Amino acid sequence: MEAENLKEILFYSLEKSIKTYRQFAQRQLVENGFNITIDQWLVLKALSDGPHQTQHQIAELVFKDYASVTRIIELLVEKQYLVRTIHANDRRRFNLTLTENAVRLLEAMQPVIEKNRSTALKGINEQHASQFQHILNLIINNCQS
Amino acid sequence: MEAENLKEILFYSLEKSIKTYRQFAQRQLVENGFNITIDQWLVLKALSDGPHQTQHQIAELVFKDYASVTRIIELLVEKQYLVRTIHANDRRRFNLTLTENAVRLLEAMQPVIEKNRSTALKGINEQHASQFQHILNLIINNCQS
DNA sequence: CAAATATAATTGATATATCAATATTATTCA
DNA sequence: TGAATAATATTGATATATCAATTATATTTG
Repeated sequence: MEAENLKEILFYSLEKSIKTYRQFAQRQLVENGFNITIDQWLVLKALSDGPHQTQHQIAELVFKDYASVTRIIELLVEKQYLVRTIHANDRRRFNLTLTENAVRLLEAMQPVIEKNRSTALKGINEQHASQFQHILNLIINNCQS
Repeated sequence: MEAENLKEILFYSLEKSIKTYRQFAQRQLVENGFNITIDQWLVLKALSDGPHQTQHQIAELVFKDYASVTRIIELLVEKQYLVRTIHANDRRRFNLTLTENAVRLLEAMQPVIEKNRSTALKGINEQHASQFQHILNLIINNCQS
């Protein structure tokens, strides 16, 4: 009974924490004048860190559906943060290149992103954080096997 | 540098864990022949636990937008798991009543739901779970203030 | 080489998230 | 009481998640 209740609360809190963090982070972006969603930022950041990835690889990296990545990239092209050109050797693929605009945007956003993380983790030391991390990884592994 | 990286990984894992769990849990429902989403289940469960709630209260309880709850309830009415009638004293509200079908469904689902949680938490003892819970609550509070 | 298979990406349909605007009914208070 | 305000819920628009089907191109293999 007790344990069952604990498990309920655990996933309840897990869901609540990530939602609360996302809402908080998105609100901070808006308040700092950035007109971009967290998910769009994730894709830009992934491309900034590893420029020559396929959309498939990006999707894996950010845990998104391929369809979602396609649509997010469409929006980023519209917003002139990305340029798509056909890949020279493989005509199924695209080269995705960040525009100057995007590079500047990422730089400008970085301090806000870091502040968001610090705020969210206030009062949590490194030892607790790595304990926490460990349990997250256990859950991930348990759900993948 | 080290700490910054840890923070990155932490939210990354947090996002990955809840997504992985949700996908796992939803897949188990499908495999067991239940034609209902996790979110629809959440709303049914909330109503089962507390029958006389407004849609507003349900939304708060399950961390959903009011608009989302409206639409989820529409679907549950279509699927004949809920009946909506106008509230006697307050014509802005609705009474939401679970059908027999829904009661049976919830009962039939319960073992699967509990198994999902146990599987996901395999190898995590109560002490670690409550440590984990504590950190989740810290994050939630940090993002709400 | 040609057919079969695999890979990369898109598209359509449905569900949910979020924000803003709106409609309806209740409550408050001047 | 009547006007202002609050509460309850819906609707529309846009973004994302998920699944299934499709298109186009590459690669493998008989």
